[in-house]
Amino acid sequence: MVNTIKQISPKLQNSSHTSLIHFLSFSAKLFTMPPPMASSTPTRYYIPSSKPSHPSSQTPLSKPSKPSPKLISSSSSPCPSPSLSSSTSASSSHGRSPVLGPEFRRSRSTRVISKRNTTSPKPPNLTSRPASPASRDCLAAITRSSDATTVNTLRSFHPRLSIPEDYCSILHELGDREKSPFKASEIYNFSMPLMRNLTEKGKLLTAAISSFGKMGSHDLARNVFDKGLSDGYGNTVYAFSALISAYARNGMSSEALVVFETMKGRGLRPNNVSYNAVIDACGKGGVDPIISMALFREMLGVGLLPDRKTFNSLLAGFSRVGHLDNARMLFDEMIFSGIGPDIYTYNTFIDAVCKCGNMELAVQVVSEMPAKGVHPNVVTYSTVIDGYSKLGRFDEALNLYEEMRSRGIQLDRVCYNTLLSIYVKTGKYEEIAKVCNEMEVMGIEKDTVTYNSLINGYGKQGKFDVVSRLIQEMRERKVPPSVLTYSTLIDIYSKAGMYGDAANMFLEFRESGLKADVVLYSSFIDTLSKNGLVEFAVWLLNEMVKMGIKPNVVTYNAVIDAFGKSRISVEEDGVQQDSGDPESCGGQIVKAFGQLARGIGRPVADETKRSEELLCILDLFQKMIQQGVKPNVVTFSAILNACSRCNSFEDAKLLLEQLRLFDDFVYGVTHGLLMGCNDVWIQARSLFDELRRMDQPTSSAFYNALTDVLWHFGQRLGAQKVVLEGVHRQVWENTCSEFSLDLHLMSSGAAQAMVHAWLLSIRSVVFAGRKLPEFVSILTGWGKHSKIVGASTLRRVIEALLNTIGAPFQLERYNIGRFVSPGAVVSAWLMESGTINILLLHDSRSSDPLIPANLLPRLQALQL
DNA sequence: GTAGGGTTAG
Repeated sequence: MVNTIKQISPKLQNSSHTSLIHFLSFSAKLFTMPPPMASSTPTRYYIPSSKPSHPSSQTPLSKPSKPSPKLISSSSSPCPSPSLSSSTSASSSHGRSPVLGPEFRRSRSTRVISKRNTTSPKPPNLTSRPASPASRDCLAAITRSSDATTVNTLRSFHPRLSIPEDYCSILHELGDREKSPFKASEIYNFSMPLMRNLTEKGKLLTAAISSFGKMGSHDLARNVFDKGLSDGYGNTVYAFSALISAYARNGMSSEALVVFETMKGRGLRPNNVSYNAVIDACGKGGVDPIISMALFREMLGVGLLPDRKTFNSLLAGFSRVGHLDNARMLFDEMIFSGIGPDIYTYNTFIDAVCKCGNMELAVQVVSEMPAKGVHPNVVTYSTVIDGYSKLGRFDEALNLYEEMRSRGIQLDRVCYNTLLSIYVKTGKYEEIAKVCNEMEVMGIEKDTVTYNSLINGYGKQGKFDVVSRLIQEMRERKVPPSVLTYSTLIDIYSKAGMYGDAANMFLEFRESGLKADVVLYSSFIDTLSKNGLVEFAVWLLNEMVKMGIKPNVVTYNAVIDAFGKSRISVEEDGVQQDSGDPESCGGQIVKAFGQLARGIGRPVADETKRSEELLCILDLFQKMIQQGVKPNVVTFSAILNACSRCNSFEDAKLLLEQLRLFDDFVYGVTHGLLMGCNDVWIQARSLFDELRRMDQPTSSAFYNALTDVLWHFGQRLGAQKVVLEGVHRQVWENTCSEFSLDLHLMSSGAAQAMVHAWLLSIRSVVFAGRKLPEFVSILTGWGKHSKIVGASTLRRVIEALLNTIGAPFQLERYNIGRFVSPGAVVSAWLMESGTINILLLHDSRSSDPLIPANLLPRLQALQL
């Protein structure tokens, strides 16, 4: 058996392009074979998995109720049998090509993958460590009282505590409850001398490593581990496994892998816990799941039986990178192999489904849980609520929250934070206050996440007095700020143009000793980009790489957005020398804030410079790919916006042609539309369909950018068709009623194309003999959604358009964001013989056969 | 030794 594996393995290694699915199905086959140790006693564990489907998957699907999906039907009748395999494959896009990856749809979370969850206390672990009454009392006394009394408490309990069990148990439990490692250190130092031999010392060591790991103090875990090794009681599978797990919790996958290899080098044989921990570390650290699968195979090869935790960790790895198909295969594999999914399995899988934006499937999976004897808990609900919230479907999210309440499920801190983030996003301040009160009443203290969320919400609304109060409260309650607290503060101050405050916050951050991360730098880069300091933005991008901070897709998108916006800086001293040194880089950042505070300089007018900038995007795009950062739909929008800012059609065309080499589908469609190829529309529609599962701001940004570039380069009919596709897919909220047009969420190109389409549709109403209402109106807003508040760019563009085409609209006297016209006046204008030709749009480049002129107005009006 | 929440691009 082992030989078989050795024979097959090299083949796999050689074919570097082996798809994950093949890899997985290979492993699945492997999994169906008994491992060497168990070959004589085959268990039901190894059921062949090559059957097409298991019986229950043939049951018809239950359709989730539409307007307010309930996770669990309130009727007592049994839920329809699970049908996950059939339902997921039905909703995936197999067989259609080309298909966009989850990255392009921006469905992956861009958050740092590793995330500690040190703040919500877990329920005590009753199954594995039955604590003695004395150790329970001692633990309670220690957690209740101050740091300084820990040793005294231990002394008083000492006669009643067993060695080593009670001391180990106290350490373990403390890891679940405390954030600060101080008490754990005190306990460890007090009790180590009490241990009577190397075995007892080793047990205490393992407990300490585990405890420190849970608190996020991986460095302390490492210190005691090293001491244990040198003192002769650390060379155990337990200590090594505990250290791997400590690294896993902190997202330090490479360290975990090194420790894992080291233990093998020292002649220790990793057990199930070791493998599970290292696989878990890979998942949390964002390591390619191919590595986790290799470890899984290795585990089988040495005769270890994977258990539920192994599968759950593997599943989490696939879920995190958005490989929903592989996650599903693993999920099915679990069922086949007799390891039933548990609440962790379901919650992990549901999270993966939510992250792909497939809420209908998520709701369905939840509804199938009770039939499997697994009941949705607060985590399940929080996951689905957050899934809706991320798509901007706040009503559905809040409905679920009500459902959870009515089912008597207690909210915990994470759930409260999820709820708060919804109210923050929707700006419901009374509700925020209510939730905060309720948390107090329930004895759930605000943590760093809560404060970050609140600071962000109030900061975005410009309520800086509240922000200051929150910062004060954090200090008073000793809630430690994280890098994110500082990034958030620096970002909201920068966006509000309060560069002095931003600079001060940055200085405070540097004194805090926290490590800068990709979010902090991306936020700086965004500020620089938005203000036209392009060279500085690119410089900072290079600096962060030198300092070992890996840019992500957000960072690149922010830089790309800068191209074509460059301005001559006030000081004219250009970009600084290269350094890679945090100190001098920090100095430059402070200097940049100073410059921004003094004014942003004048735009670079030179057209050749703009063209050069456009082609820089290509370099950046290549760099992204090289670094393994996958461009997404926002990248696409940013590139198109840069094209719209450039006047050279040739350069834009060249750029798109080059980008087609990376992604022929997405950039091919754009290129085709720009060139006026009629054939490309079939592909274009399938692209629009693929992008359905985006949140509204992202999808409207996509349609806005695409229409803008087409309009900008004279493809006005094409632009109009794209806008109408968007309207059909309800990309913009309440865009269009018959006699009132709302353009305030549209870009200038989209809005102009839309005005033409709307007027044509009114024209057909008039020609059908219907009377127009007293007034018809066009709403542009007055700059609320513009990047520069009050700039009213859209209003001015529409005003100019209406003047050019001679449409008889006037600005309303008391609402400068609204153009109106008496129905009769518009009607008369539309009846004029020349109007139709003004309203019809044309492409400057076209491969279309000529459509008879008298057919065009009807065709265009029909599309609305 | 396993699950959910907060930040940055649009």
